[in-house]
Amino acid sequence: MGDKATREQIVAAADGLFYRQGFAHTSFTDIAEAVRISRGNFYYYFKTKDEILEAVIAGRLESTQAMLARWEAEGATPAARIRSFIDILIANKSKIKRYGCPVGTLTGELAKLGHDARAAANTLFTLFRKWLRRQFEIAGRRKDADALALHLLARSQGVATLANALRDEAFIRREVQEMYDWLDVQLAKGARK
Amino acid sequence: MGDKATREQIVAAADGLFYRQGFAHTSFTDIAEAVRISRGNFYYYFKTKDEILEAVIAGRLESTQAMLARWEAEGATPAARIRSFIDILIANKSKIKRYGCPVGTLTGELAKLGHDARAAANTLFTLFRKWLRRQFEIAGRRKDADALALHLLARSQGVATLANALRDEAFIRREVQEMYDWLDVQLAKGARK
DNA sequence: GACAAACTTGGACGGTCGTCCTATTTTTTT
DNA sequence: AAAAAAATAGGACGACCGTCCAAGTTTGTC
Repeated sequence: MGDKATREQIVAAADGLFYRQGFAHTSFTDIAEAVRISRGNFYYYFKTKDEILEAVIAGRLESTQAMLARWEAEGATPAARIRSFIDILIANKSKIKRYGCPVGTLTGELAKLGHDARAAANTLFTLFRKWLRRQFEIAGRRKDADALALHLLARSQGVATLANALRDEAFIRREVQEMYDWLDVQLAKGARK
Repeated sequence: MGDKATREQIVAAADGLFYRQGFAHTSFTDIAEAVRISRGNFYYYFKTKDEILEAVIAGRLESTQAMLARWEAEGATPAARIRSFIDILIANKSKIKRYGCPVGTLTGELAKLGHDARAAANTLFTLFRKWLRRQFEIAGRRKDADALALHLLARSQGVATLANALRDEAFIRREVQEMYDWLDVQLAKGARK
């Protein structure tokens, strides 16, 4: 099996485990069992646990950029594109209920650990921030596009955090609807100018 | 020194360390050094690490209830009382920037660990939820008081998460202002009815 | 001052962790 | 088929963890 890149399998397994269990709480043994590989074999691909983390973050950056590019291509208007962002909450609602937001929980954990990779993880936020900012700029909210982007990011983070604590799907749907409404209001203001 | 309750000192030190470093990443040795007590002495007060966590959560529940009671007594109107809640983001902005929200980060960590105390930690959220709900009810939003309470909780969680990642105080102030504005609109709707 | 209770100490115990090494197997190249 | 390279296996290592215990010290009581 798996003649395709053991390294990629390791990163994929680590990614999932870091998300579900957290970085610190995931051991080499956990990842080894998930990939069905001997524990010692890791050293061939990654010399330290931090290197795996770096690879996981790099992978997430890549797939996030790909996702943003897809939204960019598929959404006809900035409104539709921003709605794609909001929709992640719905699309991933089961996982969010159980594990929270992958970005928010990782940056939060790394902040508490005082880990060097905190900065790298934060660039994930930056990716969304800049992309959303540009959408708001296109929609005519040039002056406060960045504030609007951060506001939306914060809203989705809050929904994820609370949904994780409460395990409440109805709450997610309600908040998503409110974000839609908020978006309409904001974009109407942009068009009016 | 410290003839006053070694146990309380332990809980206080553990509380701070759990907040700043996370529960799992805080060891008995860490707490022992903070309280300046021998490592083995813990066993006299707490048989397991989980017992310390329970005590920390119980302590937080108590102090949170006291805080809510204070807001209740000091705020003349539901608007003023809810504003007290929003103001925590300003009052604790330095700590939030560095460590996030104590409630949100703890429940998030315990969720990832699959820890039994997750339910206990969640009651902290419930405390705020019910208190806020009652304020909205008094303000005339009886039907959707709970949804409004959760919305505000989510907003503050999102601000805390993003402020922690970005380490941006201006962002906190901007979002707090928007929450004030949002609150005015909601309470105006309540009064109109 | 004797005695019991409350409290404190420092270290031992098994277990798990990240790291690292060497031997073996598999794959590729010639 | 032989030689070289890539990949894998399994275990040893030191460190740290939570837990636990058997002594010691302090405090309170009569």
